[in-house]
Amino acid sequence: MEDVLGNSSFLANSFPLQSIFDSSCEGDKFPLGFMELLGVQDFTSTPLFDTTHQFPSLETDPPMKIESPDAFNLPATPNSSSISSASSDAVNDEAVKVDEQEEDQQKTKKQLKPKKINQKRQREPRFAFMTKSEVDHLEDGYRWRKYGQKAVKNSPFPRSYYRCTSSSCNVKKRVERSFTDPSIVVTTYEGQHTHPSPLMPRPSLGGSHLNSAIAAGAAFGMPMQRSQTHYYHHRQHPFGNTLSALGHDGSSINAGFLHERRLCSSGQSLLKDHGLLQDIIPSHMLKEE
DNA sequence: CGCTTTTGACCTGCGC
DNA sequence: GCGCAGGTCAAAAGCG
Repeated sequence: MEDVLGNSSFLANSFPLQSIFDSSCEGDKFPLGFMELLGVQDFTSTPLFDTTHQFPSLETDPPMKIESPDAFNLPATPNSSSISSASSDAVNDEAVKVDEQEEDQQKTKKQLKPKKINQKRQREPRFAFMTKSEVDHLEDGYRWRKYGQKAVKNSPFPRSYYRCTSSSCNVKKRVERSFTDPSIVVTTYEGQHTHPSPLMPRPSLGGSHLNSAIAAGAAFGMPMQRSQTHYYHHRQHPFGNTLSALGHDGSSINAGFLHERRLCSSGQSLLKDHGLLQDIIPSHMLKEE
């Protein structure tokens, strides 16, 4: 399991971009499940993003990143520029949430039952991506504890739920295997780490672009992959301040993440991403939510 | 002994 | 309102 970096095989550049996002996102339920989305036909013809354009600095193996989530509510236009929609329900009063969550967590832990604190369960920003790997649980520099596993409808593979073991960090991730291609692991991160990676990448892991990718990944809890990984934004971009800079939600990208960003400042991809997101996300979309 | 994983039960939201 | 599916909890088991 610790051999992820070495053992995983990765998607070839030809691997199709697919629109994938969390079907469980509130307010935007999709008729298709996560894995079903993976099976979207004809995905090769209409990549959502020109990844080479997106990650010009990652010459050999640019992570493919896809804005996803709610944007796909848009009337079936797989090739329309998909936009992440940072939905506000995910971030509404997130600033407050940081404090409240701790309380809530304590409450819910003790009482377990009263779960109806807010009408809608608050969702953290999500970020999904696919990786071709033999192992389900990819090493991403953080420590995770599995807290659940569920069978997924229409998929022979179960979905596993992990939580960051850091007590103050409420980042979660879901891991499931594509039933269309069992060699592909789909990982969805939810939330942002509030602490540096305990297993931060070593400076000499590989090429500079690799370090960048890893650093970027680690900042958001993404696996350290050597090669092709497909990223999908959920609701928000992982690099929070982009939207807030655009005045989308007014705030809440948590400072912890920004801090991490700095920790990972070697990641040029971050900067690229940042800029790209701004290009990608039309302001009207941001306002809509 | 402490931490992680497993697993069944329970909760919640959504579509019909 | 009901049923389904996703998500979470927590006790028990497993492991180092």
